[in-house]
Amino acid sequence: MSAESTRQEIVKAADRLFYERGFEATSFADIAAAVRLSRGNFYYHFKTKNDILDAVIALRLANTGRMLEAWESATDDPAERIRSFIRILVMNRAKILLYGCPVGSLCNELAKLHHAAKDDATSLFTLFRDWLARQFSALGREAESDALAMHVLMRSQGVAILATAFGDDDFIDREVEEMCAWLEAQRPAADHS
Amino acid sequence: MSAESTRQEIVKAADRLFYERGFEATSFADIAAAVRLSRGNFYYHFKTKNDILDAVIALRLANTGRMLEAWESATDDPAERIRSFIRILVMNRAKILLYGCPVGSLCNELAKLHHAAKDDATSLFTLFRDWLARQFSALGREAESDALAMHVLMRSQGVAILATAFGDDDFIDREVEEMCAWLEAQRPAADHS
DNA sequence: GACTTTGTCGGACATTCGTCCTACAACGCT
DNA sequence: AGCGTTGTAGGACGAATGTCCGACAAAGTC
Repeated sequence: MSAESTRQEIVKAADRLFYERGFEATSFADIAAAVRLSRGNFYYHFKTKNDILDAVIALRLANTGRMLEAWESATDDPAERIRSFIRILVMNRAKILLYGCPVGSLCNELAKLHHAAKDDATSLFTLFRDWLARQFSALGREAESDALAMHVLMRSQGVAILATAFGDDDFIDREVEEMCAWLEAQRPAADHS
Repeated sequence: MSAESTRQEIVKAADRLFYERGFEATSFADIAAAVRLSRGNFYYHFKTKNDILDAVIALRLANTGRMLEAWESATDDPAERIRSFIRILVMNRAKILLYGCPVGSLCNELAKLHHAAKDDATSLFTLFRDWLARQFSALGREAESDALAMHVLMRSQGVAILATAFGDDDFIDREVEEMCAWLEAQRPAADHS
C-alpha cells in the first residue's frame, strides 16, 4: 500500500469519526482501529492530532467545493441551485438525526477548545456562504446577497440542531418546505418603472 | 462549609465549565480546581462524572423554569413574551460569540457520545418549546403553536451557531430584528366573518 | 547479492483520565 | 473530656491519552 493511499484512508476514517464522535472524543487508537493500522504507526503519517484535523478540514473543503461546482453545473436557475443546498437536510437526514451538521458541530467544538484550527473550520461555512451569496446575486438580490446567504445558512443550522436534539424526522420536512416557500418569496419585485 | 452549599458550588462551576469547554473536555480536576477542592474529594459529593452532569442539567432546568415564569409575570402580551425569548441572543451575545448556545451545544455533544443523559438535555429544549407554544396559542395560533415554537427555537439555534463560527456581532442584531418582524407577521388575520 | 528506501509493527514514555480509599481535622453532642 | 458525624486532603488504582522510537519485512536499486 502506498503512503499516499494509506494517508487518504486515514483522513477518510478520521473525517467520519470526527463527525460521528467529535474531535476531542476521537482518539488516535480509534482512527487506527478503523483503518486497521497499529496505533504507533500513526507517527509515520501524522505527527500530531492537529495535523489530522488539518487534513480532514482540507478534505472537506475539497469535497464541498466539488459539490458546489456540481450544483452549479446541474442548472442555470439560481433558485434551483439554492434548493440543492437546502435539500442537503433531506438527503443527509439519517446522519443529521444522529450527529447533527458536520460543519456546525465541528466549529462549535473547536470554538470551545479555543483551537487554532477553528478559523479553518469556519472557512467551510465561508465556502457555502460565498456560493449562496453568488446565487442570490444572480437572482437579482445583489445588495442583500450576503445577508440572504447567511439567513439560509442560519436556518439549516437551526434545523440540524433541533432535528438531532428531538430526533424528529418530520420537523426537517416541514422546515425545508417552509424554507423553499421563503426562497420563492425572495424573487425581487417586478420593476414597474 | 455545609455539604449542600459545597455541592451547589461544584454544580455551578461544572455548569460554567461544561458550557465553556464542553462536557467531555472538562475533567474532574478542572472542576475541582475551579472550586478549590482536592480532586479526590469529589467522590464524597459526586460518585461519577455523569452524576455531575445530571445535577447540572437539573440546575439548568430549574433556572430556565424560573426565567420563563419571570417573563410570564412581566407582561400579559404573548408577543412581548416571545420577544423576551428572542432577546436572549442579544443579552447573552458575549458568551454566545465565544461558546454558542449552552443547550444546543450540550445536546449535540451528548448525541455524538450516545450519552444516556441526552434526553434529559433535550428536555431543556422541551421546556422552551412548550412555553413558546403556549404563547403562540395565546396569540391565537393554537393549531400551529408547536410548529411556530419549533421555528423560533430553530432560528435562535441557527443564529447562535453562525454567530459563534464567524464571531459576528452585527449578524445577531440583524437576525433578531428580522425574527421580531416575522413575529409581528404571525398575528392571526383579522376575522371578517 | 548487498544496500537503501518505504511502510508497518509493537511497545515505551510521561501524563492525565475517572474512580475510589484511608486518614484526619473540625464540630456538635453527651 | 470523650465520641460520633461530617467534610476535606492526599494519594493510589488501572486504563487510556498523545507522542515517539527502534526493529523489521517488502520492494526496488545498483
